[in-house]
Amino acid sequence: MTVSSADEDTPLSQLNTSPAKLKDQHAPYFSDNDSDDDDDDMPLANVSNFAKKRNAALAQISDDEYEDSERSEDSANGVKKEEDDDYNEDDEDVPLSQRSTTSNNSNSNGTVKSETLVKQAAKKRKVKTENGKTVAKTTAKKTANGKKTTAKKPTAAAAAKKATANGKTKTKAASKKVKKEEEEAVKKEEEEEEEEEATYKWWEQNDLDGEIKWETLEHNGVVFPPDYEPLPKNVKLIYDGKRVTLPPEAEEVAGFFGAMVETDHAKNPVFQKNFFNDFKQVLKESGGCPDADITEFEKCDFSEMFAHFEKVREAKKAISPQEKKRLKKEKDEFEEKYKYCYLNGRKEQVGNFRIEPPGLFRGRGAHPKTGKLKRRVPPENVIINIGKEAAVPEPPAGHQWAEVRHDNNVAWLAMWRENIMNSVKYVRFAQNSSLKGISDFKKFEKARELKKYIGAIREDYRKKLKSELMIDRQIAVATYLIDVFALRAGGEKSDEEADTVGCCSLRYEHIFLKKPNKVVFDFLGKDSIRFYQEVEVDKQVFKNLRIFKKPPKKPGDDLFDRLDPSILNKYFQSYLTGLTAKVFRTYNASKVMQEQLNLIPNEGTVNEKVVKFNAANRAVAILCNHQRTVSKTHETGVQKISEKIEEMVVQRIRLKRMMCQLDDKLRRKKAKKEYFAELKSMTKKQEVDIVKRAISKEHERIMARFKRDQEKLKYEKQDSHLSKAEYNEKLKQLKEDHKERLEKQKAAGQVTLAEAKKQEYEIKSNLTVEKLEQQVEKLDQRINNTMLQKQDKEDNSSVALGTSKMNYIDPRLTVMFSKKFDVPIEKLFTKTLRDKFAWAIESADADWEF
DNA sequence: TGATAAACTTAGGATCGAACCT
DNA sequence: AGGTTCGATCCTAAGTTTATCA
Repeated sequence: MTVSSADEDTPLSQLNTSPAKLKDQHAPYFSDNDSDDDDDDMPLANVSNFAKKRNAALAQISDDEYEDSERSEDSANGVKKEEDDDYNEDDEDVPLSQRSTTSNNSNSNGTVKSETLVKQAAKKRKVKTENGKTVAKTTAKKTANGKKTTAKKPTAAAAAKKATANGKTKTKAASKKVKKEEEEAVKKEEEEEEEEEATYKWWEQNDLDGEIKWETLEHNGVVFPPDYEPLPKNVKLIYDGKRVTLPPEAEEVAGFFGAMVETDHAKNPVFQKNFFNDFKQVLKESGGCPDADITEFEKCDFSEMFAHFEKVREAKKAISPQEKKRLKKEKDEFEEKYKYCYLNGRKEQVGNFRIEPPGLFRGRGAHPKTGKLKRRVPPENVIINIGKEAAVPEPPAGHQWAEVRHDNNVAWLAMWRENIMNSVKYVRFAQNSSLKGISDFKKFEKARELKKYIGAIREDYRKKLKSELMIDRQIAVATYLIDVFALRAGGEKSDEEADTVGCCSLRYEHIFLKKPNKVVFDFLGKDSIRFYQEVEVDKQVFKNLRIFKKPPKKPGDDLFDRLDPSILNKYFQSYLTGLTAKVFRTYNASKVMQEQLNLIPNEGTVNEKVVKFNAANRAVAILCNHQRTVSKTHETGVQKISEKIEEMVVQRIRLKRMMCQLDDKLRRKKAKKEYFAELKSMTKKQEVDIVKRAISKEHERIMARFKRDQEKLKYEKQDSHLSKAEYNEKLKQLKEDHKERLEKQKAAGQVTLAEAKKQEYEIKSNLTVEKLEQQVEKLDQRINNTMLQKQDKEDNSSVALGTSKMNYIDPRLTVMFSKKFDVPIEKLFTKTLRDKFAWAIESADADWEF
């Protein structure tokens, strides 16, 4: 994180403190010792020199300028004027008069690229200045890292084969164990047979570049959702108290809503309005309702429909396991041909081969179009992309494809346009496909390349923070935010979408400034996930943010009024081709992961190591603001664990008391002071309450089981079930027992502390202090584990680890961890992820570094 | 060359199904 | 064995970036 330049106004430490702060509050695995391992041997001397020079020239005005801006904060100056005042005073290279009228006066260091930037910015708001900046052309050095290690690795299938062979030669003398291993190997091999056939180790190829995506492509098209089946006659929409019949087209739409009346969506007025408008439209298109003129949403009663769908759901659940299995098999067989395709002759998986079924659009957050009808997609709207030589899949009988295309520059098999946002949906290759793998690999290699430039980028933006050009300051601050807080680029959105923002689209109201350098971010990001952070930022960043918020800017206005992602990305490309805002997220995520993993000691059980790995993963997820809504069951789940811990603690206390009872000198031993301290940690009442609660829980379990067993016996018409009288008698008895036990505890709770101390336990004759000690030790272990479990649950309640594991953390880091720490990769990657990241699993070893 | 469309990645929630716990 | 819990997978929305076109 450290930037190597020394700048008196804004010391290095500033840049360091904020991320460190952020880290501290969230994750235990960040080190304070933020050692600098950034690569600073930048090939960008020109940039730096120029920036340095200009900065030196401007150094003394920049503070004044800040003061000016503070003083004139509530002045009635127009924005343009104000900014001219701020930035255009002292420029030895380009006179003010010229700057405000021409954009084409480059100095000796200027390049075309920077002019383009300025021009682009001018589009967003008139800004007429000149920006000189030299771009050092940097060749993307391709890292051949992966290849180095791959060759020596046998494939999984080959390994299995080898194991089999070994097994065979040894069988003679062999133990059952070997035989079993052999069987497993064979089985494994069989399982992987298909895979073997499909496995193409693209990562062992040299040439991954090239704009063409495939040479030949064969596939079987797409699967359409089943046609609509009208509801049974006894299920109707009730309108204004009357059961009405709808044309099937309209009934289907009503049914979509009817199925979700109990959800939050259905209670959302926007959703209701959008649904109802589209419903009325479909009703009109399909001939209207003969029984009533349906005009008011409030008069619609979907309860019959809802009940019907509930029933269907129950029925589905109730299907016998065998039947379920059969249906599943049937489905799989039907889908088999769609699931796979042939890319350059090799079998590869298709991802989403199903055309999305019609339904009500479930937009996230406050989406203006939520609830609108997402219409059924006819084959006539579907474009097929397939190899020239391949057989074109047949459209459903009586239908046509919209078009059949042979475009090998793209990586989709079919596409259609949806009617909500009028955007395009694609059928693509699966995550484990070579094309996806290649682009993943390239993504992470690009992020690793950024390592080499990040030092210079940071150095530059720290200087640019004081630039006399508004656009440069905005670029600098935006880059800072993207780099340090992992913000997304933040493209412009239409008002037909939810109002969410990223860096470039941040508005006045999304940040609050607190002197001297605190910033509170509060806005909705992608998927309307709230980004809330109170952080300290670089002083100059703070000053600039103040300037960006200066009147006449007001709520609703863009903070970065000169910026959009394309301007920013063009700037990034001047360092490294292909460098865009999102690369910073990948880079910082993987960097953090690497650092976190480096802090983990190689000790403890596999499970303990997995827990630590997850903690590192969590640090990354927090950096990326990956959240999930806390589940409804979370609170009770935590409560349950807490109770379990309490109960174990009480048990431990009692064991220790027994020890004292066996040997009453024990308690007074100095060395044991701490050991017995917890005997006083609870009041008698607390202890008794916990025990009573445990008793009650146990009682509930017993009762439930008894009742269930009886029900079952009765249902199976077994004679053994109790008669009504017997049943009640037994029930009564159970209740009595429970009551009695509670009473006993109550009595115990009423004794004074002094009395309690004297209270004696019944101790079995063979029980010794040593045995008790062992029990306590075991209990300690269990309590510890449970507490860890609880902590983990709490920490993860609102953090989603999956997204970063899937998209941001270089999988080779995970593989490195797996190998270095002897943690089976299965503990870290699910089956899906192992397939997706097969390239990483085979190419990284224990000392791989991001 | 700038606006827009297309193409591709990233994202959280719903649903499914296996493991776990009585 | 049955219910519950939890992780994995499915689904598709929502971003970013690149390509295209007037």
